Amino acid sequence: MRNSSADQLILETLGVQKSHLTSHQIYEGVHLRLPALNPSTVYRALDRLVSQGKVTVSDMGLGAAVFELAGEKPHHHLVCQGCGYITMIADDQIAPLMETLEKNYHYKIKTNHLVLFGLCEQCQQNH
Amino acid sequence: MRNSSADQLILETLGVQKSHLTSHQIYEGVHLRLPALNPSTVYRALDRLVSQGKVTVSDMGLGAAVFELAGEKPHHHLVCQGCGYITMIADDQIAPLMETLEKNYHYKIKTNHLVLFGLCEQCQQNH
DNA sequence: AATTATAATGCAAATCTTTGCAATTGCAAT
DNA sequence: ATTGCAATTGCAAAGATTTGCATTATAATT
Ligand SMILES: [Zn+2]
Ligand SMILES: [Zn+2]
Ligand SMILES: [Zn+2]
Ligand SMILES: [Zn+2]
Repeated sequence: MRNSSADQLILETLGVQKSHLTSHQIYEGVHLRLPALNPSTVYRALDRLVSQGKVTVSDMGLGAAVFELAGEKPHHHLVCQGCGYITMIADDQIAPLMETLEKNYHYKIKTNHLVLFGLCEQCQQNH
Repeated sequence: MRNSSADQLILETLGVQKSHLTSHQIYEGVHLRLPALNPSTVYRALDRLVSQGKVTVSDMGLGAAVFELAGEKPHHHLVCQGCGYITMIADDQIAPLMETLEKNYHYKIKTNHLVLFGLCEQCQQNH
């Protein structure tokens, strides 16, 4: 592993936008700043960053995976399948389960960006 | 929604193999039995089945999403990022958390096939 | 500074997936 | 049985992503 300019650009793009971006959105973002950068380089850099734990990747029901900067504190989400609204869940709501599973299965869990799908209060009423 | 032969074929393929299959593996499977079936039809049918809740789709770290028949009882998995081994987690290990979240966030959670990544006991020791 | 080893990148081809549109099919209502 | 509607499908084109291989860039070593 070495200092890669693609990695750096991607991390900056994710840091500025501070949101969940698809690989294609990320490619567009870095392409603005460095038009010569090849798509495959961006895709490979994303893979790298995810496996290094610097970036999270999740399916949030948008048809494509989304990437996000892995902050110091993990966080999680509820995604409403009715209206698409995304709710943030603090890690202390999830951490106890993870610890229980780690103990029961002798596992070290790395997942730090859980996404759960369902229906928000409003969308439950609207059937 | 109507009786679709593509849907039927896919459900049967998933039922026979009883495992996590990528969309491409599913396409290959149904293609054996109905070679004329178009790839786009298979992809669209899979979308349909997932949104109907008959099939689950998850990222299990294989580079492509995997599909599985949604059984009566939900189940979940731990996936080891070291050796790739997949452990099954019974729903009663997960259900309490879901219920807590449902109460706290006034949500009806639909996610029924959770996949958590980490390191198994052996792979933790192998650093 | 020169050498070496390895990681990162570009490029083109292959592969996979999505999309728009027209044709077909299944289903319900006459 | 016929009709009409809407869901499903096929087809071709566009788009997105992966892959193999040659080239370049980085960082450590001599
Ligand atoms: Zn997030
Ligand atoms: Zn909602
Ligand atoms: Zn499963
Ligand atoms: Zn392992």
